[in-house]
Formats: sequence, C-alpha cells, structure tokens
Amino acid sequence: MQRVCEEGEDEKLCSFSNVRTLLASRLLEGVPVTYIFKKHKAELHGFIKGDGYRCGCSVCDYKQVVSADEFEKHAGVTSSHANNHIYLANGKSLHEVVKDLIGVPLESVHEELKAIVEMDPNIYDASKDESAQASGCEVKHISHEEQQTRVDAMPSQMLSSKFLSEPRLCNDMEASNDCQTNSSLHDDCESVSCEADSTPINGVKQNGTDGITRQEVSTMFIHQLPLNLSIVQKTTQEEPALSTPPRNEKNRPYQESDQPSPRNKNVLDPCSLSQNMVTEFSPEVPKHQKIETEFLKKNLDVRSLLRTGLLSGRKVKYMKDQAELDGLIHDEGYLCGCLSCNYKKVVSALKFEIHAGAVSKNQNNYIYLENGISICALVKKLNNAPKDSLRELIEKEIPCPDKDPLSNQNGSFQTASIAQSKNSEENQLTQTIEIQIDPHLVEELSDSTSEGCKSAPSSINVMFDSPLPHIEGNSSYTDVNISPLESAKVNISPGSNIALHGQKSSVLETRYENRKRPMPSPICSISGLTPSSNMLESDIRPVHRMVESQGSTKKRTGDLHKIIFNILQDGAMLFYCTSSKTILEGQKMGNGILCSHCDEVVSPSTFEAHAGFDKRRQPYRNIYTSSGSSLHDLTRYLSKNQTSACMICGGREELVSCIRCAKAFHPGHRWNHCTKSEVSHVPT
DNA sequence: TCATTGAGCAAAAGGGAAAC
DNA sequence: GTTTCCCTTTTGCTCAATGA
Repeated sequence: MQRVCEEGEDEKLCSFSNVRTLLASRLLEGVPVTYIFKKHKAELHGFIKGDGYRCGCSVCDYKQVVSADEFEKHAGVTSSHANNHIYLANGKSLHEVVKDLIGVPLESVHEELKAIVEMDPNIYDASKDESAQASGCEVKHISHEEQQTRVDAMPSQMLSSKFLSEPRLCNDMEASNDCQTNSSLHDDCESVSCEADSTPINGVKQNGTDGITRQEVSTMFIHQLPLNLSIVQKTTQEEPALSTPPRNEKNRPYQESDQPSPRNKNVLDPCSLSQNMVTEFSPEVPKHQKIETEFLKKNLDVRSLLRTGLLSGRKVKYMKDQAELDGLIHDEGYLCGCLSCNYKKVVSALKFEIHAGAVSKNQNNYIYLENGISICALVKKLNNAPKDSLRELIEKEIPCPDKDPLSNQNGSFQTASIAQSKNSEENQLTQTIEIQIDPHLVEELSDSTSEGCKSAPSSINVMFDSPLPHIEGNSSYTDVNISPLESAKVNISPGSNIALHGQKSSVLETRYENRKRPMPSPICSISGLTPSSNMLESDIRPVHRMVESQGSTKKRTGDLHKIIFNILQDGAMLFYCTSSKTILEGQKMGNGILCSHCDEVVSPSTFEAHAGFDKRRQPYRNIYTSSGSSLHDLTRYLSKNQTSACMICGGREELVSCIRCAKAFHPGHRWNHCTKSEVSHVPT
C-alpha cells in the first residue's frame, strides 16, 4: 500500500511504514545518530548513510556503512530491535520517528519531520559533545535563529542531500584540524567533505571554528526536505488515514490477493470439526484445547503450539554453528540442559539460545526436535498440513519417544537442518550415502577401528537406519568428520562437502548424487566395517555453506540491492521480462519499483510477483533496465568495475566518467552530483 | 550441451505484542 | 517507557529439472 507521492498530490497522506523506508527516502541522510542501550551502558555514534549507518566505532572510524544490526553489534550489544536504540540528537529513536510520521499529511511531512528532528535538541547534548569528541571534533552550539539564518541564506540546490557530498562544505571536523575522519567520509563522494578549500556557503564563511558544525549540517539538511522529497504514501482508499497497515497486507504479492494462499486454504471446514470441538467457545474449555480447536480454523504460531502442551517433555536440541544445547520442551519454554540449569530451569527460546552460546533472530529456527525438524519448521508444516486433529498431526510428525526423555538425555539426536520428508513413502526408505574414499584411508580407518574393517572396500557406505527426512537446506554436500580413534565418531553437517577427516588428516570429498535424496539421520553405520565397530555416535550441526569455486564462506550481504537502488535514478524504466517478452513495466522509485500494475512502489520481489512469477524468486535476474541489462548483470558490472558501465542505465558505450567520484555514465545520464567540469570521456 | 525455469534455503531485517 | 520475544518478509544464492 505504498507508493511514491507525485507532485501535486499534497492532499494525500504520506507515511513511512518502517525505518527502512524512512532511511530510503534519504530525508535523514547525514544526520548524526547515537546507539544507546542504557541497560548495557552502550553508546556508539554514527551518521545515517543511505540505508544504513556510518559507524563511528574505533574499527570503522566512520569509514564503513553498516546495517542497524551491525551498528548495534559494533556498540557491543545485541538486542532484537536495533532501531529502537538508535537515537537522533533530540533523543527520539528512529522507530519513534517513524511512528510519529504515520498518518501525517504529505504536505506536513517536511514540517513534521523537521519538528521531530529539531525538537528539544538539548536532550542529548552530552551525546553530541561526546560524539564530537569521539571524532576529534569541536562542537559549536549555535542558536536556532542563527541556524535558520544560515540555512535560509543557502540556495536550494546546495541544500539537497547531494550538496552534502560536494567538497565545498567544511564542518566541525575541519575545525578540529583533524581531517582524517572527514576524509574518510568523503571516500565515496557522498559525505561531508573536509578539503582545504573552504568555499563559503552562500555567504556563510567557513573557516576554522566558524565553520558549520555537524549538527548544523544535519539541521540544514532537514530544512531541505522538500527538495529531496521521495515520500512513501499510503492511499486513503485502502487504509484508514491514521492507522498502520497490517503487516501482512504490506507489500502483499499480487497473487495472494487473487487466489488463496496455501495458508488461506486452511479455512474452517465444518465437516472436519470433531465432536469434542463443539465446546470450543465454552469458558471451561482448557487453554490447550482451545488452541487445538482454533488450529482447525487458523494457523498456529510457536507459542500457541507450545501452549497446547502436546510437545511437553519432547527432547529438543539447539544447534547453530558450533553451538549446541540439549533441552526439553516444558510448558511454553524449554527445560534447559546446560550445566547451570541442568534441566531444572525452564527458559524462553531466547535464553535457551543464549545458554547455548549462540545468537540469532529466530531462535526456534535452530531448536530441533528429535526427528530433526526445527520448531519453526514444525509449525509451518502443521499449518500447511490438511487440517485434522492437532494431536494426531503432531503424533504423526513426531512419534512419541519410547523412553522417558530424561532417561535418555545423552542419546543420539537427529540432525539440524533436517526436515521431514514431504513424501511419507520416502521416509520409509533406508538410504545409503556412498562416500568415495581413498583406499589408503580406508585401510587406516580399518586398522584403527576393528578387525572387521580390514576388508573394507574402497568406498564406504554410510547406512542410515531410521526414517529419512528430506534435506531442509539447499546444500548438496555434507561434512563428515571421522575420528577413527574415537570409535569412528561421525559428525555429519549439512554443509557443502562430505569430508572424511581421519586421524591421518586425509580429507575426502563426495556429494550426494541426487540433491533430493533424503538427508540421512545421524544414527548410521559404515558398511564394510563390522557391526561392532560401526555404531557411531553422530552429531549433526549446521555449518556455513561453502562455495566450492571460492573455497570461502559465502554470506549474504544485501549489497546488490543497495548498489542498484543507490545508483539508478528515480524514474528509470525497469521491465520484468521472461522469454524475451516484457511482462511488466515499472519505474525505479526510491528504494523500490513503481509498478505499472498497481501504481504502487513495491520491492523487486513483489514486482516479480506482480508479473506473475512470484515463485521464481529471481527478481534481479529478470528485471531489466532500458539498456537491456538485468539488474543482476548491472550490479555485477558495478561491483567489479564502476567505470565500465553507466551508473544510470548500465550501458557500456560512449561513457564519461567523473574525475572526482570515478563513477561512469552516459553524457545524458550524468550522475546528479557530478558537475560538467568533473566529467571526462572514458576510452572504450 | 546449454540456457532457462522451478524450487528451496539461510540470513538479514523489521513489526507488533508481551513482558518488565 | 523500555526491552524482549516471536514471527514474517525480503533477498541472494544454489542446484535440479526441463526444454531447445
């Protein structure tokens, strides 16, 4: 329900639905922020930069732009909501700013934001001073009237966000004679500069301590809001003026509205109601039974599932990277098996994770039941399953353990990143993973394990004797660590390769022949070894996916999105194409695409969905610019060599380049903050 | 054989409600 | 009012399947 307001639509309402859209508007570009977590006495200064924050920690030194979470981590704290702790100089968190702007008429957004940002600037005076000191800067406090005078004296074009990138403004950092920090800010040509040439800003002389402070810069920038306005609007027809759109409605894919989603298919079928559900609205009905009943009508969440008590007593294991911790489901929490708790203390999922020594955004993604399915995955599976008795479904998914869980705490545990097979027939198969292994290592393994191993073949078949779930992860390989002297303990991780690490330090690789082959359960044996020697304690834990060609851990960064939406100009035509046909047109707008289908600004993913290919999940490969380059290609070009392709359309011929920022573009597509005198022809 | 399409995953990020 | 917790959505990626 968002789109960029157009000129002349002042009567409409505008709002930022979240911090991301607020930052994407660039209205707060360059504004100083402070991460504050009082409880942990954490404080870190920075500046808003693009969709992130220019971090002022000792390592980043304002040279690096990081996400909110990273900014928080650099402050030495981990919370679940970083933007709740990132404050403007007036003491308002960004989250609060967004809230304050909800429902504000477009025509008032500038004033409202200005008021918010300027409100009570003394609240965080100490922070400001410390911020300045941290960057070796002297903060000069000036009156609001003085600020206004200076700002009013500026030409409008100098007050745009791009103005801040021009190397003509000196600020407090220059005054401190320490330009190191400032020069780093200038590195990408979009930050406050600190060059010796302190060109006056429309009459405001910038020299020494008379220069404009960072705070003033921010203030001046806010005064410029209308010139840089890219407001996300909420249309009045679809949303109440003063209400936040329901999250699930936001950016709702087109097809979801046109056809029922798998979840929506799970509507109440009166015929499916069992007799004992008739009392569902009776106040005497126990809580868990109510939840069970409601499950027939709507989907569960993790909390509801635990509340049913149907999983109470089930063994769970937290597994993420190297962190592991056993536990038991108890009530709505987990009976923690750490040394400290020793199954005597019920903790929340978050605490359970902390006790395991890990950190994640969704703890239940990493808390696995005995069958190897995570709590989250189980909830999804239950919600997607044909509606039936919740109890029966759970029993079907996770058969009751034979033994009292507490009596078998040290027993084997099925793998992380393993989900149950969607095909029950496949579950009944006993699978074999054939590991092509060096015969010499086999001999060595055999020698070190048992007599029976001496006849081991040149391949070792790892047999898995329990029902086999599918691989949940997309890894085609798995890591197997065999330590022959430790009873050939096998660790299988859903990583990229099966690697046997014998004590002789041989590393062998193999891969599943078929990716869809079910992932083995960890209770396994090695065929070719005698039964007495082959029952192995297995221990499966997730590992980072490895890229074979690079041999390094690949980690999603989100850089592609940032690059492409930072460099494309608003209004640039984009096309969703498939099979050389244009399916849908749109225009780049802010941090999204103005979709011609719905006339709203949507994410690339949603744009893809509007084109009818929501399941493809390849937006960047199928959204093209007017030059015929896909966004994926374009970002690749840009990330490799920024001067090899036009920053605006991705074209590669007849380019000119900016001598200052090194960005390239067609003469007609000049990067909006590069002046004519700064561009030169790029030899092809 | 190669390009395209389909499917699935992990990680990152943010929203909202509950708990403190 | 602040912090925690749980959940959903988005994005970038890989691999399998399919078809020319």
